[in-house]
Amino acid sequence: MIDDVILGILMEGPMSGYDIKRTIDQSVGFFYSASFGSLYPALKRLDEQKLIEGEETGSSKNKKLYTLRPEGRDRFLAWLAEPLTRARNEHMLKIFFYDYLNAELRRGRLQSFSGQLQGELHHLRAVQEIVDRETEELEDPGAYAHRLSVLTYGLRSLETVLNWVQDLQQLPVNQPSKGTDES
Amino acid sequence: MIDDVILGILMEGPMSGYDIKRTIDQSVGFFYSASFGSLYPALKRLDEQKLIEGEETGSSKNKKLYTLRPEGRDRFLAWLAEPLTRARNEHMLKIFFYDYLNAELRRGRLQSFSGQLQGELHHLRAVQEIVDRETEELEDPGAYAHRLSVLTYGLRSLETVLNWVQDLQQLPVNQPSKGTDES
DNA sequence: GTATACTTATATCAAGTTGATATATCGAGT
DNA sequence: ACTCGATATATCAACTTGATATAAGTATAC
Repeated sequence: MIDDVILGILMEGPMSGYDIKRTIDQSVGFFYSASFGSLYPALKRLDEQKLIEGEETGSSKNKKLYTLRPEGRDRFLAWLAEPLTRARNEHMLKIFFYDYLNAELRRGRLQSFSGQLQGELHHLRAVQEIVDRETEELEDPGAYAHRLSVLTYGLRSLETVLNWVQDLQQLPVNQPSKGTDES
Repeated sequence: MIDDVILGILMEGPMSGYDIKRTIDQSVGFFYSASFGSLYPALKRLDEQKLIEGEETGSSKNKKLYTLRPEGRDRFLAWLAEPLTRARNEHMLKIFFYDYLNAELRRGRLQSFSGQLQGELHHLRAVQEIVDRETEELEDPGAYAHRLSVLTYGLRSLETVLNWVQDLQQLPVNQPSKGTDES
């Protein structure tokens, strides 16, 4: 997960580990965070796997500049092209980088994602109805108000994501400028 | 985290580890999940800390029934009474159990949580405005459409949470039936 | 009636993540 | 010269995940 985020950030150009951390905090920070404890081991991993290249700057003590290698770029674009899931906000992360994905694939992914969300929505609405019916039979329905409200919130959140994704589907097509077609 | 969820589930009555897992999946499963790899070690921990009591059922092989001890109940209610944060959906988890919290404390927590959310909302709207202004100056704003949309989604999500919490604040007061005041 | 397959039930492990803490440099101001 | 805050990397214990292993109980079919 963090590996792909790092590669995605490095698409913009070479950066130090500290810069990457700051970039993450300032851009996707409100829904995804990377700690140093995960960032530095990840940079080491990616370097060993030849997906990025780290070189000493000579200037400040240990400062290294990390550059994306072509293999890393491929790996990132492959990750980006995978289907969207809501697990751990991965959909937000991928869509944040979606301007790098070719328009056709993007259209397909958004299409099936919104279908998936509609499915979940129907399911949750069905659950809601059952729960509502069961609740009516209780002597004191108010005693479970908060417990039940969480389901309502889940529904509203789902509706919010779905609306957002549907808006994205209406976006005019715009081929990525930096030539990022996987093919 | 999982410790407090387990304690909260056990408020309903004694259960096996497997039952707890199933209960979690079926109730808060759509936003919080517990794996066996975290559940069983947690049960062991809680047992050692004398917060729950596990006893062999004698029936099936290793099956144990876990019962909440008074110390565990105290620990759970103390956790519940802590301020709400959105870190890792903790607000949903706590509010799911909020019928156990005394009405006065609950009111205070919801009050400050909604204030906190409004603050975040103002901040994010300010960021949005700055970003919008910077975007206008670009030659091809469409090339960043997805990247920018994530911010919009963040805003809508925040609005959704805030609306939900404000609805909760309108709920008629209902003292918990099972006598759960911390005092 | 017994083989087949699913559910219940607990346990373990490698790999990864978090949050805290440690250490040191650099630049800006006083 | 001194101090403060930002830059920069590293490490660690505790915890979580996802996968895998094991085995007993239960239902279904043939």
